[in-house]
Amino acid sequence: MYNTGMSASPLPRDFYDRPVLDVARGLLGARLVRMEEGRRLSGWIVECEAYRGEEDQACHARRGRTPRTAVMYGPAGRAYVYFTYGMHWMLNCVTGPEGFPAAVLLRAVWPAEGRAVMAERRKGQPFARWTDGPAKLTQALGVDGALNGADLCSPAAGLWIEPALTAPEAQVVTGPRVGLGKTPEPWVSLPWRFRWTADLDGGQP
DNA sequence: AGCACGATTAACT
DNA sequence: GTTAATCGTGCTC
Repeated sequence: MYNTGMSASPLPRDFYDRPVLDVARGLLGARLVRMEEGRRLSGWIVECEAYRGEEDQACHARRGRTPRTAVMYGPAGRAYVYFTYGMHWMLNCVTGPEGFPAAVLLRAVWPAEGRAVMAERRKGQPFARWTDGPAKLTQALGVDGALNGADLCSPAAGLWIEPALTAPEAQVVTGPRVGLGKTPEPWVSLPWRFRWTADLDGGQP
């Protein structure tokens, strides 16, 4: 449907311009690519979470449109990158339709290209810890606030997602989103976290 | 102007 | 299991 073959072009706008839960599921196995200064860094997406609408009390847009959340109200296929805990950057993909705030938080990837750079940026950490958290993957791939609002459907900004692998349904697990603190029910328990449980490596690169 | 808190991480007991 | 790090955001005064 979205070309899982050898193509190396960014996923099209139509991929993102769908309900956020569908996009989140569809991103498992896709390849997150960061191009910087001619070098290519990438990883296969293995975990992500959906945030949907102003009624979702876990979504940043619960307070409505603000300077920070404006990107979530924009067109599908753009990056929503935000800063938190005074030190961490988080990367999301905005989904459709335009005017409705929704996004997918990328929580974990499995390192593919550019491992030497990731190892340097994640110095002191073992391979399995390079990109297994939302702030870890942005650090390893060099994603920060300069990319907020970037168009993921074009290679121009140096950040996009390509079709790559397809996560078999039997290996996809859903569950509650992580780290929601005092978010009330039912939002805190909704199974809007998607994880590909494949043992891609058996623990080794 | 002041404040509490956060879609986290790493280090520690 | 606990906790410090560290600062932008958005709310309340």
